[in-house]
Amino acid sequence: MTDTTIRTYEGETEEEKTTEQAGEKEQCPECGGRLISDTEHAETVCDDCGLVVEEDEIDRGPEWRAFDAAEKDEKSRVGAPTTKMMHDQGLSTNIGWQDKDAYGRALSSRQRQKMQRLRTWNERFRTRDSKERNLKQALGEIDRMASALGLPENVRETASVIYRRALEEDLLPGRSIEGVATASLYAAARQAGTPRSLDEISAVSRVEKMELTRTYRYIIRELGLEVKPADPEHYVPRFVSDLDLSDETERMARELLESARQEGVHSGKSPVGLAAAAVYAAALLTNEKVTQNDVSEVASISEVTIRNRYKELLEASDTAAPA
DNA sequence: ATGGTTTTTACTGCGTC
DNA sequence: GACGCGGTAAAAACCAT
Repeated sequence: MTDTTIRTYEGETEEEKTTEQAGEKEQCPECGGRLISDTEHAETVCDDCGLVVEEDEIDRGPEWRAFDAAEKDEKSRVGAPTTKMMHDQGLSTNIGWQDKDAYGRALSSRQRQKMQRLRTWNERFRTRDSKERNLKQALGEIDRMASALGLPENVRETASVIYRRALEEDLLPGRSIEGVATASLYAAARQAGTPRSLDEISAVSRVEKMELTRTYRYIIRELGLEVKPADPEHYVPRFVSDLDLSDETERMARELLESARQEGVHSGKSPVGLAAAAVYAAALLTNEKVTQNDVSEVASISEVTIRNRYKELLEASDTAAPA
């Protein structure tokens, strides 16, 4: 009995959605009657004349059967998505701060007191040991820095994973939470191909650059993370948009970097400098006005470096593709 | 710790608006 | 005259040994 109630429940929600979305459009081509999706037989049939409109549709219902509520709980695999961005992957209980019940009604004062107590204990339980608390703080920090730098969510996720691993491998003792969190973010950004320079990172972090580089190296080494040397091309789009330059210029800059790579001008030079120079040179070639000073500011690189690099870039592009 | 390389700082001269 | 640009020398920072 319970079997059928559960199944129909699942089915009904499905049906409600489909009829709600498609609404009036879903009419029988024969008689204009209402269409009913029969999940049992994977068909869509007309309510009036019985015409089968669609067959072999995907059954979105569960493939298991449950015979009572407990069993359903056990077999059901749905739930909120887990995320590495929360210290407990988002699996812990959350008690809302508003004193409202599930229907939005205000709670009685007795209930309110009870909920307050529950909140207190839930919070204590959730951040039980030091590692949990540590993680909580670090993830908060990562989140703050990431949004300050305009880094996408996947980078934060990666950073969180790196931090979590560092914590598991007992890499923390002797190092500040801040430092490791910052280093994780730095590594994540580079791995994701949206690198931020050390300067930019340390600008939003409370950690000194020296400590940052030190912990960064340490983390990379201990966790065996593979981080390829930053590709100058990855900086280009950001510089271009910061300077309000055209797509044409961006394409040009990439070409310059490409030919530079072929000529082997790369090695040893700072990728940021190379990127900045490429953008400047490209702007020059496309007759858009940017000063070396402008570029040096958005790239936080000295003008001298830009000058030196962009001469090399132009030479390289001449020999690579004499135009 | 040291030496070699790269980047930065600071300063100068040239041409243009 | 201010500004953008190019060059240079010395200092600082960085990296590998």
